[in-house]
Formats: sequence, C-alpha cells, structure tokens
Amino acid sequence: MSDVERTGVQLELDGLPVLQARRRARTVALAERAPVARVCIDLPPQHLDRLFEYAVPAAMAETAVPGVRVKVRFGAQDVDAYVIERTEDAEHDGELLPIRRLVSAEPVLTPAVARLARAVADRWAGTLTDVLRLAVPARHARVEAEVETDDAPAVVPAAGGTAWAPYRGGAAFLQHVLAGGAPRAVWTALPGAAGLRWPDAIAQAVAACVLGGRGALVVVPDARDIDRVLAALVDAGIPARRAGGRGGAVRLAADDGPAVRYRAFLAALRGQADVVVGTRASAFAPVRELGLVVCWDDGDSLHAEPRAPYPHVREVLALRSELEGAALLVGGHGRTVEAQALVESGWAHDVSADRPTVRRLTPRVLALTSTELAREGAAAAARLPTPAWRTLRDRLVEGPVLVQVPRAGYVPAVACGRCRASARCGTCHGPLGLSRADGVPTCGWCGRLAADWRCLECGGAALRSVRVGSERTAEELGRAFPGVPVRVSGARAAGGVLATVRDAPALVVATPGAEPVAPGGYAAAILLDAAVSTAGSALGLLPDALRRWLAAAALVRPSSEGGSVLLVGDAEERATQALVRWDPSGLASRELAERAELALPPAVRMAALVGRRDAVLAVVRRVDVPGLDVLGPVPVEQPAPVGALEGDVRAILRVPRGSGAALARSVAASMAVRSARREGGTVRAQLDPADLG
DNA sequence: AGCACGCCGACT
DNA sequence: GTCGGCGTGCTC
Repeated sequence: MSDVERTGVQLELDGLPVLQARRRARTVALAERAPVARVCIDLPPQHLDRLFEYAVPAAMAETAVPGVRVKVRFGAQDVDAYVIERTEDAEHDGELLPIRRLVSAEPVLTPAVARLARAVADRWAGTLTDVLRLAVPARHARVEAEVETDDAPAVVPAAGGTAWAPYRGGAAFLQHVLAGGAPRAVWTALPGAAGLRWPDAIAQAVAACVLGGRGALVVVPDARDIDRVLAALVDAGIPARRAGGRGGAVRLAADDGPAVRYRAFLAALRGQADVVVGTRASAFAPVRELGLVVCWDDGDSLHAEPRAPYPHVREVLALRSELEGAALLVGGHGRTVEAQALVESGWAHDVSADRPTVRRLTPRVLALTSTELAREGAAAAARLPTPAWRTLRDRLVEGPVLVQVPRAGYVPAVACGRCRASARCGTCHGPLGLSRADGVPTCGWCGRLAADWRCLECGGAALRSVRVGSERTAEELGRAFPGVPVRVSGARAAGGVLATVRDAPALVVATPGAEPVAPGGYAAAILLDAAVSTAGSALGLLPDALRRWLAAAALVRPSSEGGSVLLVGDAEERATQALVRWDPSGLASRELAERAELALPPAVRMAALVGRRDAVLAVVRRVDVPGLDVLGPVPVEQPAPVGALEGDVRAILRVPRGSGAALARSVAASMAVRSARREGGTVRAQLDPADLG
C-alpha cells in the first residue's frame, strides 16, 4: 500500500451499485509502517464480533498502537473501537477508511488482556465487546492526566511461608511460584492463629511471586475480603502502593467509584503496582508479567458475573493462568465441585492438610440433630435446644460467640397457624413475611401489606413463623442472655456488615458471608436452622451449605482452646457429616461422582437458552455439535429469573465435556445468524448456567 | 446497531 | 401511476 491513499471516486462496476459514493475523495497521508489497524468495534450485535480494518493516518502512526481507544466511522455512525493490532497489509479487499480520532493515547487493553478477553468471549459464547466492557473500566480523563513525582521507596517483599506450613504441597507450591513456574493448586484453607490465616497464606504466596520478579492478582468476593488481604500483604512486606512509588498493591473494586477505580487500573497498567487485589472484574486487570492468579472462595456466587457473557472468576483465572504462564491458586474453606474436578482431572494439585493437622487446627464440631436430641424430650423441638443454650452460656465467659442464621430479617416466612399451609399474598401469591414483631405481614414479591389475611386453604386467620431471621434471633438471644451485648451483622442489618468484633463476651448474630472476624477467634459458633441450608434440589446445594458453615466455623478457636461449633437442625446427612469431619473435598468428590453418573456439569458442558419460545427454538435448531442432547424447552419457573419474562421458555443444550468448546462456538454462530436476520424477541445464551433449577 | 436497498398495498 | 411498509444485506 502506498503512503498516500486516495479514497477515490468509486465507479460503477458491473452489477455493483454505487454504494461507496459517500466515501468522499479525500487525501490522507498514512503511517509509513503498519498502516493498517485491526480494531474491535463497540457494537453489540453478535454477527459484528470480528475485527475490522482501518487505515492509520500518519499523524497517528506512533499513537494508534494496539490497546488504545479510537473513534472510527462504521457504516453511517461514529463508533468507539479498540485497536487490537497493527499490520502491514489489509486482508479486506477494498478501500480502508482512516481512523477518525484517537480517544486517548493510553493503551488500556494490553495484548495479554485482549487475548484473554477473546478466549473468554469464545468460551462463554459471547462477544469480545461484551467482555471488554467488563474488563476495561470507563476512562477518566482527569485521572489519566495526573502526573506523579518519583520519590516513594521501592517495595521489597519479605520471604517466608509460615502460613503454608499446615498444608501438604504448600511449601512446594510457593517454591515453584518463586522460581518463576506456573503450578496450579486447589487449596482447602483451615483456621489458624492471627498471622496464619487464609489472607496471610495468600499474601505469602503473593510475596513469593513478587520476590521472584513477577506480578500477582488476587480476586476475592467482596470489599471486606480485599481489606483483609491488603492488611496481610503489609505484613508480608507489600504495602499499599503509594503515589510515585514502584511496587506495592492496589485495590481494584467496581464500587470504589470511577476515578479511584481508573487510578488503580492505571497503576497496574503502567507497572507502578505489581499486585492487584480486587473483586470480580479485576480478574481482567492488566498486571505486568503476571506470575500468580488467586481466586479466593470460588464457591461464592459473587464470583459469577451477572452480565453477558456471564463468565466465572475461577474459570477466567484458570484460562488466564494458561494463556500467561502464571501460577493458579483456587482456595476456600470449602471445596466446590468445579474445583474438585480440576484436581481429579489431574489439572491442578490438591493442597490441603492431613487429618491430624485438621484436627489440631479446627474447633470441635457437633451436630445437634433431632436424633441426637431425642433424649432431651420436648426441648428438642426448640430452635435453640438446651445443649446449644448450655454451650452458649459456657463459652460466652471465654469470649465472643458467633450465631449464624441462614436468613436475614425478622420472620421472612409465615404459615397458616391452623393448617400449616404457607401464607401467600392474596394478589400475586408471593410469600408473606414479617418485618417486625408488631408488623403486618408483607408480600416478598409485590410488597403489598396483607392486613386482613385469610388462609386460602382453610380460611384460618392466625399466622405462625416458619422461618426465623437474624433480627428476631438477636432479639430472642438478647432476652435469654441479659447483660450480654448482642451485635447483628448482615447486608440488611441496621449496622450493615461488621468487619471485626472485639475479643470480649458478646453474641454476634450474622447471616452467611457477613460474619465479622474476632482477632483472637470466637469461643464458639452456633449454626442455626441447619435444615434450611440444605433444603431444596439446586445443583451444588450441599457443598455450598458446607462452605457457609465452614466459613463461620473457621473463625472459631481450635478445640485445644475449647473452641466448639454446634450445627443445630436436621440438615442433609452427608453435608452434616462432612462438617463434623471437616472434610469438604470428600463431599465435593462424592458430589462430582454423582454428577458424572447423572450427566450433570462439570462432568458435561451445558448451555441454557432463555427467551420467547419460537426465538429459542430457532437458535436451538442451528446448533450442531456431535453428541448434542437438547432438553426442553420448558416454561421458566415463576418468579422468572433475572432477565427472563413471563412466558419465556428455557432450553438446555448438553454435550460431553470434551465438546464444550464446540458447543460454545456453535451457540455463538447460531446467535450471530439470529442477530443478522433480526429474528424477533430476545434470547439469552448462557454457558455453564449456575441456576439449573 | 443503523441504514441502505428492494419488493408489495392504499392514496395525494 | 406513486408513497411507504419492514424483510435482507452490509458496514473495514
């Protein structure tokens, strides 16, 4: 191509209309080297998910580099785009339009992240544009222009891995990371003394990585966990990055606001920070020379991205570790079936403690089921049976006691006092609940008050509680233990989620995931309403219930210090035993075997297609993969899940595990045909759907 | 997505 | 005879 391009008058060719007449003749001097930019256009339709080529004007020869945002003319509109690569020659045979404008000279999309985003789009049958919207934060021009002086001292991490001592393979993992390797580990974390807990273990792994000259990325479920890891990183010699400094860690969370988020993003991009600790979207953070990626508590639903194409942090980081030659650490107190599959396929090492170590570090765990309580007589039926009450009383002398309640609120569900039928809203048939002792029952779906409620089954007018929430529990315990302070922690609690509580006698009532940390460990934990946690038929229900119990139990002192955990209620037997034995991988392994027998994920790969019936059927018909099994479509359950409308159907596509990539490719192709033809309605395609119902 | 072109119904 | 419906096709 010549360095001066004439986008000239297009004459009629045989049979071709004068389509290109609007490309006005204009002379643009082009870049001498690599005058072609291949760009990803920011438009949603699936059939536009490919690169388009534009000419690079000479004025942008040095600035329109891969990764920068540009404006280009696409059809009749000006659209945003990312330069993905620069090449000498165009593949497109036809005139190339010049890039119109450079939005910013900052190459925010690194080649590594661009490759990852492409792989994620392919894996989840989505578009590159959709993934880039998750991966790259909104630009903040003022932050981008901030200049820094270079005066802060460089960061020198400390060597050491004491927090890994309890785990078989832990020291080897760290050694391998330090030496520049890319080991993959699934880790079951245990409780420990201050300085030896999961944030410390992660911090020490990160320190080994940084000491070995590479950057690290830690993704945790929520902001509170970010703070815990950052605090542990300070102890490991990696302080928060200071302006003007080299090295250190930054927090990257969407709810920090655009300026703070973009500043942290730029610090990683520019290599000023070598450690990123963040939530979900930070799985795509542009860490330089990435040596280690960590996914903490991969069973937490916050790791599942709710926006298309619905990627999961664990899987994104697994992909990333392969693409960038980085080590992978997937850890938690529990063990997900998916993580167990990584171990059993031989892809990742199991890093966990042997039985004596587990017994030494964990509290004593007891299950108070109705069989255990049979000899207690009438008191057995109580929500807080006598043995649990005794434990509370005895352990409260030693320090704080944690009470985990599966439900928030006061009385989230009520039933007819006469016939026990669950109380439903007279208008929409949603579930009724109480928010206060003297309150009127309220519908959980439409919010209507049910002042003059009558049972639809028997006409009774009296209500009874069937589920008791954290607020009511706190009230009851306060009465049972007068003089003991009661704290409530939860997203919907008056004081919100508490990060810590003092090492003094107190009753700490928390919903799962909102348990505050007691620096010296809780004296005991009571896990209430165990039956609620394992009721239902959702996939992964048991390992998930165990994960929530273990998260609370892991905050309790070891049995040698009197620490004890009581599970109260008749939960599912295997989950109960797994807690008593503190054996999450055993439960996950059995669950995995069962899934293989029933042809359920992760033994197979699935795609869910949700939308109007004819639209879903059209997409399904074009999917062609060897071994494809089409289930449904069936009407989606009520209330409809997020994004689904009433009357929508869902089809499930199932293929053998090895055909997962082909399934994603075929679904994406069918969705592309759909968008090109503008078939009506909406169809949401989701690979590895979390809620299989 | 947006906009061109192209082929069939009710009207200045 | 035209103006205009929205069904395909294309956009570097």
